Amino acid sequence: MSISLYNTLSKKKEPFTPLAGNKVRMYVCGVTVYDMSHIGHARSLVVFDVIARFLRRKGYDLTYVRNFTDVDDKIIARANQLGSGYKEIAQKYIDEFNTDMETLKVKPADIEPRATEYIEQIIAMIEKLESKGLAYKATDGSVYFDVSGFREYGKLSGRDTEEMIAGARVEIDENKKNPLDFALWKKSKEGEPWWESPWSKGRPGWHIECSAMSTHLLGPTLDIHGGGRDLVFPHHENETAQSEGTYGVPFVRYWVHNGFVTVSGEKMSKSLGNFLTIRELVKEVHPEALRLLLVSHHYRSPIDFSPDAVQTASQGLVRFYEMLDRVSSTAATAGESHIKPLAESFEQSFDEAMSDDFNTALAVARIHELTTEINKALDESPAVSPQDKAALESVVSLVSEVLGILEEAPGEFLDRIKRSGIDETGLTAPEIEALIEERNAARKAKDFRRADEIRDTLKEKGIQLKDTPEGTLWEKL
RNA sequence: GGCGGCAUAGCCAAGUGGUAAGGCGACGGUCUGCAAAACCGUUAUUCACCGGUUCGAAUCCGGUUGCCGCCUCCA
Repeated sequence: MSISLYNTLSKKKEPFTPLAGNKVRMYVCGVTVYDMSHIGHARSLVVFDVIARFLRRKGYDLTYVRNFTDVDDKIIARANQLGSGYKEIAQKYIDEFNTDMETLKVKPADIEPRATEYIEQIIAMIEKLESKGLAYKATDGSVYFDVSGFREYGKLSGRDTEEMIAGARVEIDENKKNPLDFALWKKSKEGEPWWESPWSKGRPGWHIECSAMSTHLLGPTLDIHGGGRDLVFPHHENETAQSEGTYGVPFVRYWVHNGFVTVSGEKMSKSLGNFLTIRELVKEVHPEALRLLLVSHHYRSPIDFSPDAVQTASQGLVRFYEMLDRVSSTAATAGESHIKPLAESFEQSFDEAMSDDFNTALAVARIHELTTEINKALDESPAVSPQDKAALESVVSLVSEVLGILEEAPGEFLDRIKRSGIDETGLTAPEIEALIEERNAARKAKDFRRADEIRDTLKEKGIQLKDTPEGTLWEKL
């Protein structure tokens, strides 16, 4: 099944064909490291992580580059505020970012360049733009991109330069020839980090680092360039202008942008106090539940993050693991394979869903369908053949490889889930086990009043009992 | 003001021309001493509204209303 994907540039779904055979060059805008990463970052990172995983699974030879912006106004402001150096701040938050990515099982990109490591390439690119007449030095020593020299400016975000100038919201800066021009090189102020350049002691503008690093590492034309929707304008528009201005060839074949995350219906912001960091979130929510929540929506749709949504995702994850546990805890016996055909047709439909513009929401629905089908098959006949087990293992490896969920051993996962939060009940596991024993004794003696009393008491404290052929199980609600 | 997006059941959510996936919740049933879990069934004749194109529209076109994003740093 070949892949089709939605291209922001054409506003259409297009068949995916990389520039050079099997090789895919993908660049995604990473984070500016001045604070802890939040749920919005998590979404973008997970979306492109899944895209990268899927491309590899499909056999593409992928080179994935994701940058760190490690020098900019916000980092400098943060450093000044904390009385430390900008380098220390950047390094601290890169470390925190990496910790979060590990927790969320977001795989590292192949190359994770930092802006400050590519000052040389950035300067070289600005010089090329200057020599082509697309950049000019302002009186203060900063360098700006001359938007009037790039005819196609606005093609990605669908904007008309005339109208933008007419719109009063563009800032007026006397250093600029044209209000739309943007900084390629910023002369540094007193106390700010700086590098030597032909123009002034200064630092790179925000947009140029991505153009310089992506084209230096991947070549002048990228197959996929990704990022959050908010980056379309001005960041990606400016990157296009810089890169195409420099190299004269199309910069990006497929522009991919993920939708935003709101929190209980509101935009996340520090002033609203609804700023959810990944670090805080994973204290309450299993990382796989978080991933499941994110991939249960199409990557271009907005997601409203709420306690209810988290709850639903967690339940879904438990449902999958319980089905897997049913199979893995059954000893294989030779005989008819009734799970294998279900697993095989699942793999087909999962691939179809993912190949259609990375439709993870549909792919997740397929997992639900498979779960229902396998549960049903097991209700009809509990026997599991070695072929069934192997087929289901193949499903699990497909799903975990692409979506990054179902990577744990089902038994262990369920154990951990059912023990988590036990402290809130005021009971210990041995106390619960003792009560279960007492209840089972009462049941045996047909003293159902006492048995139900014990069950109700436990339920009040948040412990749910399940009587199964293998004995009584309990879990924290 | 400009540009763009979205509007599908109680809730979440797929679906870009062929007759409404999936999940959660609710209700009824099977199982169970009773529950829980699992399974079965029911829960949108209809996709914000009004027109149009078409044999056929949630899907395409025009208009209306509502919500959101971007236009300044932003995943």
